[in-house]
This record gives sequence, C-alpha cells and structure tokens, in this order.
Amino acid sequence: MQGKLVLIDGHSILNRAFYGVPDLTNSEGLHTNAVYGFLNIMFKILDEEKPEYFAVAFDLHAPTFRHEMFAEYKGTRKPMQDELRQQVPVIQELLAAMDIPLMMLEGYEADDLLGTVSKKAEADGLTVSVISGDRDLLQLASENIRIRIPKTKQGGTEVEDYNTQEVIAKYMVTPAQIVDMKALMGDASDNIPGIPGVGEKTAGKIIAQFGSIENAYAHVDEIKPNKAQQSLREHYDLAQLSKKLAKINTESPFTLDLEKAKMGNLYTEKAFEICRRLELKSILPRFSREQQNDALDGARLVTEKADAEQAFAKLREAKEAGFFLWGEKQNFYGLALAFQDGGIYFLKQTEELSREYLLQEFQSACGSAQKLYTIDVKQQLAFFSQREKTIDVGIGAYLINPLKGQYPYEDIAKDFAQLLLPGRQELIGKLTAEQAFAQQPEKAHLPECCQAYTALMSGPAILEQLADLEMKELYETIEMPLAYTLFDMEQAGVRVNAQELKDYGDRLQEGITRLEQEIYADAGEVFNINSPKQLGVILFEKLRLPGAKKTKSGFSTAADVLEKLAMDHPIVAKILEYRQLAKLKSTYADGLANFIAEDGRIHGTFNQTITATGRISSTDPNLQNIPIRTELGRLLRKVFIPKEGYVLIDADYSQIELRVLAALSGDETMIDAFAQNADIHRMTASQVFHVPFDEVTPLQRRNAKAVNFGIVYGISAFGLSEDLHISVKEAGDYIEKYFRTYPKVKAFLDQAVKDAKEKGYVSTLFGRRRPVPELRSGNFMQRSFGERVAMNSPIQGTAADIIKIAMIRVNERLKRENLNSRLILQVHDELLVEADPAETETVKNILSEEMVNAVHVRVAMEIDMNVGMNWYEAH
DNA sequence: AGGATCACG
DNA sequence: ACGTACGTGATCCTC
Repeated sequence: MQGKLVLIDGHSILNRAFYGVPDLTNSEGLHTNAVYGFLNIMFKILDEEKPEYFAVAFDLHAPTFRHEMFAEYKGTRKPMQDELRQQVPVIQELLAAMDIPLMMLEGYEADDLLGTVSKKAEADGLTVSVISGDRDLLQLASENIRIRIPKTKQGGTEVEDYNTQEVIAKYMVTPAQIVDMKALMGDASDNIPGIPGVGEKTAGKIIAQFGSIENAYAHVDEIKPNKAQQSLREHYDLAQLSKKLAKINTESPFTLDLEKAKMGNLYTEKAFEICRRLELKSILPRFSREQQNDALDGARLVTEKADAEQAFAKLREAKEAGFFLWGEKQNFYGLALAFQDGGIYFLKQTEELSREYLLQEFQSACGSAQKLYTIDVKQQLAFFSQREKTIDVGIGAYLINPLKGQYPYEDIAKDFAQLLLPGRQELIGKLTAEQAFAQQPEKAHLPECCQAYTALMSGPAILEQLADLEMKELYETIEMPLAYTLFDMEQAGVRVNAQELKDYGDRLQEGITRLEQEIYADAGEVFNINSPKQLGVILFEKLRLPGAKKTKSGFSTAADVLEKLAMDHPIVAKILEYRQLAKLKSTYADGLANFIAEDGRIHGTFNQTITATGRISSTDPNLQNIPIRTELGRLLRKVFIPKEGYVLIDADYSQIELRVLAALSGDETMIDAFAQNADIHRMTASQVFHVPFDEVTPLQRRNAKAVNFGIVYGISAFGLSEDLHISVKEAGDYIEKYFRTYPKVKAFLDQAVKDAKEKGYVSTLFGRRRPVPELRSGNFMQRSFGERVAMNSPIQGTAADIIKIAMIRVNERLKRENLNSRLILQVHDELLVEADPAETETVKNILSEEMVNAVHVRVAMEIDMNVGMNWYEAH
C-alpha cells in the first residue's frame, strides 16, 4: 500500500492552541480560541501535506491525565481549565462533521492509539506524520514516521519535524531510547516523575553512553556525575515506574479503518454551520473556496452586442430577475443580470456596449418583469430610475435582523438561499474596480454577478419572511421609498462656505497653539496632549492630582473626570479647552473641508441598514453630529449655507420621543401634559413634585428633565444618580415619584421588558423589530442592558419611523409640486430644506403638514421651524 | 484593530 | 454582589 497518513494528537494540539491563541468568544459567550488555533494548525498541515488519509486521536475521557492511577505524582499538574475543557466536545463535533475519524478507545490513551496506528501503517507501507506538542511521541519516529511539533511563533506557526536522524541530532539518542531518557529526566506535563536531580542534559548523556536504563543500572558505578549516580541508586523504583509510564503502547487493540480515514471533502454543510455558530470568521472563507457554488462557473462576461442582446431578450421574457448596476460616482462599469434558469451575465461597458446603450436597454427590458431583485438600490440609482418592481434584499435582510450592521451578499446568500458564495475579498482581494479589470480581467466581474445572483436567489425568501414577521408594509411603505429619498438627499448635498470654514479652522489653530504652550509650561515638559496615556501620567503622577480613575489601559482623562479637577490645577481647564478646540479643528474644520466637492457642496452618505433601532446614520462625513451644544462649536453651523439666492428652512420635532412614549403608553396624565403644549420638563416637575407650574424651581425642572431622559433610555437608579450627581437612593425616589405620577408609563415599560423576554424581540408602532438576545444572557450586566434596550428601542424606533414617513412625504411633495426647494438633511428629529425664497411659505406648510401628520396618535406631534441664511440661524 | 474620547439626537 | 444610562461616527493613539 502506498500513500501518506496524517494523525493529530487531539488534546495535545488543542492544548497548545488554547495557550497560544488569545481568548476568543462568540456572541453566545462560548470560548473558541482553542478550536480556532487547532483548525489553523490542522489546515496548515493538511494544505502542506495533502495526505491520502487523516485521523485525529483523543483520550476517551477528557481531560485524561496520563496515568491517573499514579495519583501521587499528579502534584505538579494544573487542572484543565474550564475554558479549555468546554472546547473539547466542540472540536470533536466539528471534526465529526467533517467526516474525520476520531480515534478513541476505552482504557487507552491517545498516545497509545497514535503509536499503534502509526506502526501498523508503517508496516503496511504508508508514510506517517504525527502532529503533537508532546515530545514523548518522539519515540515513535522512524524513517517513515515523522513526528511534527508545531510551535506558535510570531507571525504564524512553525513546525519542527523529527524522523530518526533529527531525533539523534537533537538528543543524541535514538527514538527508541527517548523512552529511557524521558524516564530519567521526567516530564511534569506528562506526569512522569523521573529521577530527582536528573535533567535533559544528564539524561541524554547517560542514555547516549549506556543505551538504556537497564544497562545504566548494570554499570551504575560508572555513571557521572556523582550526584546523578547517587540519585539513580536511591530511586531505582522510580526509574522503572517512569519507564513504564513513558513507554507508548504500540500494540493496543485499536485499528484505524483506512476507508473512513480517506481524505474527502472537509467543508461540509454541517461543519460550516458549526464554524458559523462559533463565529470563526477567518475559517469561513475556506468553506466558500472549497464548496464554491458552481453556479458562478456559468457567469458569462459579455462584451459583444449580439450576446448583450441575447441577455436583454432573456430579461424581457423573465418574470423575475436579479440585477446589479456596477459603478461608483460617475463611472459606470457594467450590469450584472441573474435569471431563474441559472443564467448569470455581466454586461461590461465597452466601446461596443456603451453606457447609454446598456442602461437604456436595461430600462426598457425591465418592462414586463414583475419583480427585480437587487442589493443596495440606493447605490445604483445614479444609473437608473426604475422603481416599482425593485426589491432591495439588503434592506429586507436588515429589517429581518437589524443587529448585524453589515449585509454583504455572501451573508445574505447563506442566510436566505443556503448558498455558499465566495466573498468579494475572496474573489478579487482588495482591488478597486479599475485594478481588478486591469489585473484580473476574468474575475473582476464575479462579485457583481454574485450580487445579482444573491438578490434573485434570496429575494423570495426574504419577502416571505418579511410577510411572516408582519413587516411587509413597513418594508413597502417606509423603507423602500426611503431609499429613494436618501438618494435624492445625497445627490442634493449641502453647500458649505469653504473660505469661512478655513477661517474658522485658522482661528481654532491660534487657540490650540496658545494652549499647547501654556499646557507645556504648566506641566514642565512637552508631551502629546492628545495621548490619554501620556496625559494621565502628567496629571496623576507628575502633578499628583487626586481622584485618579482607572480605564483598561491606565488613568481616565475623560471630560467628566477632568471637570472635577479643574479647581485643583490651572492646567486642567486648559486641557479641557485644548481638547474642545482640537476636536473642532480635526474632526470638523479639517474633516469637513476634505469632503467639499467641486460643486462647493458636501454629499455625505446616509446609511439605512446600520442601526439596531431603525434610525438612519450618516457617514463620510457624519452630518448628524455637527456641534451645537457649545457656542464655539455652534458657530461652525454658519458655514452651512443655502445655494445662491436660496434660504435654509429647518424644522424639528418637539420632544418626539416623550410624545411617542405618552402615545404608546396611553398615560392620560402625560397625554394631558402634552395637550397643554407647555414646557414638558417644567410640567413634569410640577406634576411629580406637586407644585404649581409657575413655582417649579430650576433645580426641580432639571431633575425632571433628567428623569424624562432616563425613562427614554431605559431607566435605572444608577444611571440617573450618575447623571444628576446624587445618591442612588435619591435617584430611586425620583423614579418612584415619576412612576406614581405616570403609572401607565411604568406599566408600558414593564410590559416591554416582559414581551421582550417572552418573544425575544420588541417592536415599534409600525412593526419594526429589534431582537434583544441580551435578555437571555446569564450575565447580570448584559441582562440589564437588554432590559434597557427593550424599554428604549420601541420609543427611539417609533420616532425614527415617524420622521422617515415625514421625510418621504416632504421630499415627494417638493418634487411633485414642481418646487425648486429640496430636502437636504435629516438629523433624527430634524429636517433641513434648501428653499427657494419664493417658496418659503409653501415649504413651511409642507414641512409642517407632513411632519405633524406623519402619524396620528393620542398625542399631537409638534414642530419648531426657522428660516435662516445658514444652519446656525435656521436652528 | 481596538480603545479612549467626544461630537450629535 | 454585580456596575450602565439609549442610538450613532470620526479622530487620534497604541499595540
């Protein structure tokens, strides 16, 4: 028989991986570092050796300590850590799922099975590699049996290989003599006592000289050095016992069924599922590579008109298809199409297939289709305008699980179509479109083919799930229309006065330079003020300021900590001011300037599939966190201006989250409070503290306001006490008084937590869901977090739904009524319109009507509105 | 890549 | 006893 057999010493490698890989856990809290490290070593070996046969040996009872019966020698061994122990069944389950035989036998240890199987295999003519971290196994080494010991080094694993020659070279003894040597020197990790006072060097010399323990004892008076000779004489019994312990039994009654050990496909569906559950992200690509769906093989790269016409003809006849228009900014690269018969096409833009031809043909060929699936339609709207039939499966996947944050096509394909597709990175690496076409012309189009294919294959399942989860209406009437609204807003952008922005930055820089010098002078040295680490050392060690608080990596220098120190040293106030200026300069003055496009406007990105609650988010740049709370920061808003001859109209909901809370809870007292349309925090203070509205003190109002906020965030006495700088008990009193005033608010919040615990999710007024897996955690902190989330999400989410409805309607009306004014920004409870002054009254009416009427509940939604020549004035 | 900090609602 | 307010994103520093 010919071929190669690879055997892994399961516990040994798992153990090595456990200590070599930093702690990893998946989101269920399962430790995965040993499994992860094991797989890396295993794949490295298998990739390298490509064996015909493969198996993994385990002790049957984990953790089995070698020779437990000699309990008196167990002293030095640490018990197996629980984090490691729990990973043993996991790796075994995973290996079994890969159809890899597990060698285990009652009464025998993994070593014995490895010895037995490798000797037998060698006798049968196979070449054997045994992978272990245990040098005991070196006794098995021969011409055809190689012992491979992985070492975790910086930058990867290296493997030390031992056949007969390597053993002799390293230890000066033959593999067979390893047993004798081990018996003399002992092995704490393997529970072999050895002879006291005899280490590796002495043991090696003795065995090299005498050949065996027996012969050494026969010539015991020749043994050098004297100390060792003495010890040997005294511990003859130990030597014998140790040899017995060290000797691997190569004649156990175990046989490996080579048929079953034959290497097959390791990358099974079941194994994939396990790795996914374990969240072994860097392992997963192996599955798609190995199990790559062959549908992609049929993806055709079309560059000629005749073929393109054929593809369009197919689209004309198709009821359903997947598509993806590939381009960025103004550049268009081509169009991917996927059909139900499995056909996938990429129509590349060429001289023959012009952009105009492709896009026009695409639009017209869509005519008879009923459903057109794609991923991230907003990104493609620069190239087409077809709407009614378009289904964005990315948005659907987000609604079904808004916790993921990212929805790459390979995840969608996996979750909704049970398809394992290679990811973009897998296919073309980190190349840009141009680079990919230049360097990998045969593969460049494949990621886009996957997008279209995934959309088509996952679309029906996603629609079905949306219907099952009662989110079809949310999807159709809010989220899909919103994608088009957001596209319009991005296209419109917001005009920025670049010169004023630069001047603003220059002014900041002056202050920064001045403060830097003063801070260095106060500190008595120059250091990096931006480094919390260095700053912490200066403040709390050099200047010995009190109240040092810890973070993971040193002293906390957060603003709330420093504020308490402001009285103690003049440097503190300067640092706080420096921080403020540095922030404004780097993030806003310099940061925003980088985003001003040629048209003098900033075209940011609004993300629709990021937040867990249903809000949108803003990036590149973030236009939802432009300063307002301090006057210096607020001045920045003067650089946000309308286009020539226009004005800005800003409208924001007044207390939308509290109004939503009043409506959702149905609390009459709170509803009445809003009906009176007075200062809600003052009203709350009046009701909670039983004082006339006009006699509410500023402190009472402040406290009431903090409780109102706390309620929306998912109240806790601890959180409130932190915020108000009062005791937990006092905070608890406020909360209790609040709940007595608004009993239905309490009932509502309790019910939200109860529902979340029972159903696993909470919902908004419009059916948007947020799963709350934290509530099932055994960890108090996580569970408490889950409770707050359960209370907050329906409120924040419903408010998000409402303003989304308003945005869509405002945008539609501005366009439908042929106005020149445009919606340009949304900041959670605020809309900003760039308005033609001639349309001011019309726009104000539209904003008012659509925002107020977006929802009709027992509490009216009120707005504040302002017109100005910049954002500072308008808000 | 991740933590600390801080900007917004 | 446990130890945080909810939701985001950008920048800088450190490893």
